[in-house]
Amino acid sequence: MIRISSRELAERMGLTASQIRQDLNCFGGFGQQGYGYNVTELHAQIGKILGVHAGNKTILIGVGNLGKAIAQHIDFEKRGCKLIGIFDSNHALCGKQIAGVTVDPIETLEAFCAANHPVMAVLCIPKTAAHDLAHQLVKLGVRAFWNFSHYDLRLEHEQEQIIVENVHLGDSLMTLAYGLQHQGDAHE
Amino acid sequence: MIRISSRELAERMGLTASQIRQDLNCFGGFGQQGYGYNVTELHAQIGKILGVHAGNKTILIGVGNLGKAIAQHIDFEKRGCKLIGIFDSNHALCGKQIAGVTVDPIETLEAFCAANHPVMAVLCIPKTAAHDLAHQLVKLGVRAFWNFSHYDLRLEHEQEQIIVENVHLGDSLMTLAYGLQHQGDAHE
DNA sequence: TAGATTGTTAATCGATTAACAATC
DNA sequence: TAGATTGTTAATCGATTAACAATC
Repeated sequence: MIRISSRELAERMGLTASQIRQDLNCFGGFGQQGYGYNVTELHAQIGKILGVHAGNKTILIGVGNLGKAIAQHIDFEKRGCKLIGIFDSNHALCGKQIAGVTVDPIETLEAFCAANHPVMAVLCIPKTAAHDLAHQLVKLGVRAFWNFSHYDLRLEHEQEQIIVENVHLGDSLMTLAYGLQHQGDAHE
Repeated sequence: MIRISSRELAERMGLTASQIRQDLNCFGGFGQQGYGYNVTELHAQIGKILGVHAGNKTILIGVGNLGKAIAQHIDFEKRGCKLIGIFDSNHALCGKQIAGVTVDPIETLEAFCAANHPVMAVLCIPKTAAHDLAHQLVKLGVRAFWNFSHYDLRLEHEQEQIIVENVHLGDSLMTLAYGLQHQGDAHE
């Protein structure tokens, strides 16, 4: 496929054509009147906007079931990130390779950050540990957090902005439970 | 803690007091003027609205890294769901116990559904398999989907509404990559 | 040129916020 | 009763949709 119209994009994504055109225009005029959008170029432009080639240095902390699954299941490179370190407090897990990265003891975290300057951290640790560890990581220069602990992180820094994505999978599941309970309620 | 005001709830959740009061009021007058909300009662009411005690019968399909992590990491009971079956097409995995449930071969899915009538399915399978399997499950009576495949499900049914939560973890990671790229841009 | 489809402005809609009377 | 805080309405804001002139 060479080109695509805002109408077809809208259909595929479940949005309106207006929304597609207006949103894309916030970032620049990627289309051409009477023609539509060149798929290859649009894809490249959106990739550039999102920063999918930035290779942001990323570390992952906590290699329980979830941490291991995230490390192996997510294509970090494709999303603009590069997994350069994995840490766990359980020394029995250290030394193992996960997604091509060796698990290191949490005690080496500080030295690792000083040497490698990761900008992003994936937190797959219990909620009790999340707050303190996150604040420590901010001090070590981490500027973005992908937080899978159940603790809702809100981080501050004097100079720079800290970005947090709190992932609450349980909420997503509860949304379904709510939907099932209210299936057949009016106005649906 | 016995009681809480809309103002304090708002602070804790990063919302406004107005929003808390208006939203809660959509479901009923749980508060009392001059007093606030009784925490115990509010918690119970919200639980009832969400349906966290419904015990919706749930099956999980696909026991790769992610499927295994979801099964073990998520407290289904707490979110109104009960994991009653796990299936995989890889027979080497069948017979194993995960989260207290035995993994069964995918070939037994149809008979299982006929016998046990699950209403929810967790899809931890490749995107190529998601569409067809989901449609099959709809025919077998499943009404809610928690979809971790990268395929965006949109399901229809003549009589009943089908509910879908498409979880795209990659999007969440890209949001962070975008944020890092545009840190320091104006108006922040 | 005629047809198609964008970029962009104006109109609509819904959600958030502010305000305040009701009332515990 | 006085103070506090809800329930609820009105005002504001932003996002979505519709419309259309620009233009490829």
